[in-house]
Amino acid sequence: MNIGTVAEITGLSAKTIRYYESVGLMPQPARRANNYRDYGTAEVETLRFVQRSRRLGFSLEDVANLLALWQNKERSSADVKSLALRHVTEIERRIRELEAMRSVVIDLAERCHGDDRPECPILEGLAAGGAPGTAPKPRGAAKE
Amino acid sequence: MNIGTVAEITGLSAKTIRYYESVGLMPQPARRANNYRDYGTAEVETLRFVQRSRRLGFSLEDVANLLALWQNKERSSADVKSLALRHVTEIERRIRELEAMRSVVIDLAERCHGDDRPECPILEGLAAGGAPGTAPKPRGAAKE
DNA sequence: CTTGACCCTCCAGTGACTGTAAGGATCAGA
DNA sequence: TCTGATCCTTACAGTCACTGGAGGGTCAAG
Repeated sequence: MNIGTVAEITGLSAKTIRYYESVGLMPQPARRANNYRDYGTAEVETLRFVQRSRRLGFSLEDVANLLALWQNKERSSADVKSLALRHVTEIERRIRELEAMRSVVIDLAERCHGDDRPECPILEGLAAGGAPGTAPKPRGAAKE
Repeated sequence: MNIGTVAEITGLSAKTIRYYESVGLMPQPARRANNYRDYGTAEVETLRFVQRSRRLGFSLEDVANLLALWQNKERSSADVKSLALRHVTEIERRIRELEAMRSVVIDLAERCHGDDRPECPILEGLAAGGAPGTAPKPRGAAKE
């Protein structure tokens, strides 16, 4: 199978598939006489595994570990589960981070008229992090 | 004021401050006789503005636009508000994306025993999106 | 025989920094 | 005055996970 076919099947671009190969995530596929990559069903399944893992937000490093566990029949499922739960923790951290940003930006935006006048609590909030017109208080003494 | 002092005040690293300058986000500060950058309170305030905007997740491009609006006394607050609301929309998109990932990964993890046996619904889910041992069904006909 | 769709490799760019190297400047203490 | 610590400077490489493009080779159809 040519790379284009594999790309179509897996939903990955040919470029991405070559990239995965270049970083050692995938074993090098066989080559035909014309130097084209020649994929079989095993490679396609591996790539599907990678694609699904990536869609769930696992890093390529995590994916490499998951692949290794997948191919290791001696694995213990505890290792897989702990990797997955660490990922959940990280996802939740990012969600909380984004939610905190969201609430601050919404707060600022709600206080902004959003008309053709220049007064804008959003800019004031970004400038001072406090009440409008408040001069910022540096933590250290300002030198020179 | 030296860059180190400014870094301390703003919470940005000296490196980051130089980086902002190099990408044209900040005007070039004055230089002393020894070629050290020399910052005044205006620059510090600008950097605090940038830092707060970044903490709220605005891209550097957005920050540049916010800075321009901040410095333009003829601005209309509607422009600022629309930028902020676009950002909120983007944050919410990312939150939804992460929540979708989270729920799938948690689902898989919950079905995994997490002991020393190799059976693992997480890996099975990543491999097939279906039942264990099921061959994936390519969308197109598999070409050699 | 030409056209267009593939395929190949290699290099550069993305965003927003961070790390490192190699050097010059400044300052406090011995 | 020397020494060492700490600052500052520039310049380039690395991060992550690709993506784009240049400049070619290959292949099937018309």
